[in-house]
Amino acid sequence: MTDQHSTEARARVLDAAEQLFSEHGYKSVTLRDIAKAVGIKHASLYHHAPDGKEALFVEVTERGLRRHQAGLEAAIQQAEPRIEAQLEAAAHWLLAQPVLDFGRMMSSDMPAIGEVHARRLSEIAYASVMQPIQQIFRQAAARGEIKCANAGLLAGGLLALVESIHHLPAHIATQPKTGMVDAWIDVIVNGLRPNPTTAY
Amino acid sequence: MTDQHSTEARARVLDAAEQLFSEHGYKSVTLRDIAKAVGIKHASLYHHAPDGKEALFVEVTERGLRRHQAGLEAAIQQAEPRIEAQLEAAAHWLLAQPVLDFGRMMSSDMPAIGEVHARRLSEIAYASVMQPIQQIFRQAAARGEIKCANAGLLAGGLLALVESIHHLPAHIATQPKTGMVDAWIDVIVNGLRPNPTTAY
DNA sequence: GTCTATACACTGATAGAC
DNA sequence: GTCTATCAGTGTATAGAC
Repeated sequence: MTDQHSTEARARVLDAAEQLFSEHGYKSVTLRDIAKAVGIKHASLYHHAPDGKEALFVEVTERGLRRHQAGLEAAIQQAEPRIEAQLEAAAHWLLAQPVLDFGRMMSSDMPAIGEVHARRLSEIAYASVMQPIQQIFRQAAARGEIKCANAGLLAGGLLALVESIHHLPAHIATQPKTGMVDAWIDVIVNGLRPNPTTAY
Repeated sequence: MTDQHSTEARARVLDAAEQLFSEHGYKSVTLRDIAKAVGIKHASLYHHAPDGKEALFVEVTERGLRRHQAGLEAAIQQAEPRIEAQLEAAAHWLLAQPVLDFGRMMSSDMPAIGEVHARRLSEIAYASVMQPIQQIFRQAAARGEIKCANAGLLAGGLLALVESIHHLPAHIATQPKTGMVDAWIDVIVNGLRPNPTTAY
C-alpha cells in the first residue's frame, strides 16, 4: 500500500469523508461534520489526514473515481455485448455507488480547491467514468447496433441522466431507480416515437 | 411592483447575486463576492437586501425560477406543436439562461438554508421548470407522436441533459451547444438504433 | 489515537459617519 | 447609498497533555 499507516480508524475517516463530500459537496462539509460522523473530535482528524481538508477531499475523491473506473469496466465487460445490456450494467453500478454529482463537482467543488488539484481531478474524472461509457457507444456503433454519434456527448448525458434520478421528487419517482434508468436506456436506444414498422 | 424600492442599484445587486449563486452555489458565494461584482463594499449590500444572505438567495432564486417558467411556456407555445420543435424551443431557452443546476440545488443549496425556505423553493422549482416540460411529453403522447411514458422522468432527464452540456470538456464539446442539445433531442425521439424501415 | 486549548482567518451581520 | 469600523460565530489548523 502507498498509505501512510492504513489503520482501520483511518479507513473510517476516509469513508465518512467520501460519503459526506460526495453527497453535499466540498464547501458544505466541515471537518467537524466528518469528525462527528466518525465519532471523534475534529482535531483528531489531523492524525489520519495530516495535510488538512483539501488534501483529504482530493484523496477520497480520487479514490472514489478510481473505484468507479474499475467497477464500471468490470460491470461492462461481464455484460452481454449488446448496447442495452452494457448500458444497464454501467448504470446499475453507478446507482449502487455513493452519488457522483459531476455537475456540482465541476461548478462548485473544483473552483474551491487549488487549481493544480482541480485540473488533475477533472482529468481523472473524465478518464475514469466518461471513457468506459464512451466505449460502450463506440463499440455498439462498430457492431452496427446504433447510428454513429458523438460518444462523449452521449456518455456525459447518460451520466447526467443517472444522477437526475436521485433528485426526482417522491411523487414522480414511483418505481425503483433501476427501473427508471432502464426506461431511459430504452428511450435512448429505441426512441420515444412508436416504431413505424409495428404500425403495419 | 412588490419591491421595497426597486432602484437601478438594487437591480444590479440582484443580478450579480443570481449570476454568482446559480454558477457556484449558495455556500461557495460570499456576500463579499457579490459586493465585489457590483463594485461596492459588502456592508452596503444590506441597504438593498436588509434580511441578509439567505433571504437574498431565496429572492433571486425564486425570481429566476419564475422567469424560467414564463420563458419556457412562451417558447413552447410559439413553437410548432411537434415534440421535436417544442423540446428544442425549451432547451434553447434554457441554454440561453444563467445555468440552472437542479442537481446542485437539491443536494447542496437546499440543505444549507432554512427548511421552510428549502421546501418552498423546491416546490417552485418543480412547478416552474418541470411542469412545462412534462406538458410537452404529455401532449405529444396525446397526439400519438410518442409512446406513453413517465413524463416526470423524461422532463427531469431532459433538464439534466441540458445542464450536462455545460460541463463537457472542450475536447468533446466541439460544436455549438444548441447543436448538441438538438442531437440529444433527436436521440430521445428517434433512438440510436437505425430505423429498420430504412434498411429495406 | 484521541483529547483540550488555542491561534488565526473568514463570513455574516450591525452601527454610525458621510 | 456607500463607506469604515467592529463584533460574534464558525472554520481550518496547530500544540501539547493523556
